[in-house]
Amino acid sequence: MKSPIKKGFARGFKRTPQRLAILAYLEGNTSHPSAEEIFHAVVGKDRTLSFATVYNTLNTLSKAGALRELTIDPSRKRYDPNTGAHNHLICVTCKKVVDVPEEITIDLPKEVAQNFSILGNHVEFYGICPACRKAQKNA
Amino acid sequence: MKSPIKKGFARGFKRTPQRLAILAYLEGNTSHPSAEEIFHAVVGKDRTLSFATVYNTLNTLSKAGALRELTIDPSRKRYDPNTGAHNHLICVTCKKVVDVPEEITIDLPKEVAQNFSILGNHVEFYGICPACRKAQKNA
DNA sequence: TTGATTATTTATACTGATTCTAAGTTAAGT
DNA sequence: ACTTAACTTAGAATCAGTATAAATAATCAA
Repeated sequence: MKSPIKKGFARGFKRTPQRLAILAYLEGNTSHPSAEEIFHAVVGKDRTLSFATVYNTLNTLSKAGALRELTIDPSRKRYDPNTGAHNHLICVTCKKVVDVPEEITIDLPKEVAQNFSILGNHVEFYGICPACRKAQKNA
Repeated sequence: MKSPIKKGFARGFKRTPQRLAILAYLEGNTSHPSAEEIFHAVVGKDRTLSFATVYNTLNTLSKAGALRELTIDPSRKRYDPNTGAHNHLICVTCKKVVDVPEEITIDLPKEVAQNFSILGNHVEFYGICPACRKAQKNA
């Protein structure tokens, strides 16, 4: 169940054309888009869409757990429709973000966990993508 | 060598009172402060300090590799004088960030690394700190 | 199907973090 | 001491995201 966002709308949650268009764009999307990218992609389909609606929808869906807000980019939030446990690989050169599908379990020794109760983790891998590596060589 | 920022100023890098005050505040600091927190702490010592100088200094030091910019908080950057490999534990309730001193090595299988050359990783652990757990119980 | 209810959308104003600019100041190299 | 490039400063500008309030539309119940 990678993208449960189409799953069915809860009571009190309206199926508006704007939301459906945003959800359709996000469904199966692995590009980790920002609100701006989502707006630009979706406004092409639904000319009346406003920026505020994109933010509203993204916040609503994130709170509902249908979307994951990624804090990977220092200047903007990015959104991931894949709410299952997985990790990310980031190209330090072009900032592209790709999925690392599997969950990584790490046991923290008690003294390291400092009495926190651990709920989960997220691993960011940093590297250079094939395209940037090639560009580097040719430079 | 946990905080190499006092290490010695490179040629062309001026030892100004503002920078020294910011560095003194950061030296050994494990609170992962934001620019605002740094400004408030340091302006108490050096009344003439401006906000722009804090940003300038933090950016200069980050580029020089003397400071690590943390992308942990969706609404602001935080700064860590500890530039060695280590990880973080974040309280999902109060947003406090504490260090997980050790480096965690994770080998990504080739097919998962998607031809990226991996340079490193950063693990964020999510949990609830003792103080918030206690507050939760009493609620 | 119709109307009432209430969520949603929209434009626009606003906030907060950060960057830019331009002018004045100062640390450091001779 | 002099010179100069680096730095600091206040303030304007920018940018992502949030708040507001009026207009609209999806849903519910009859």
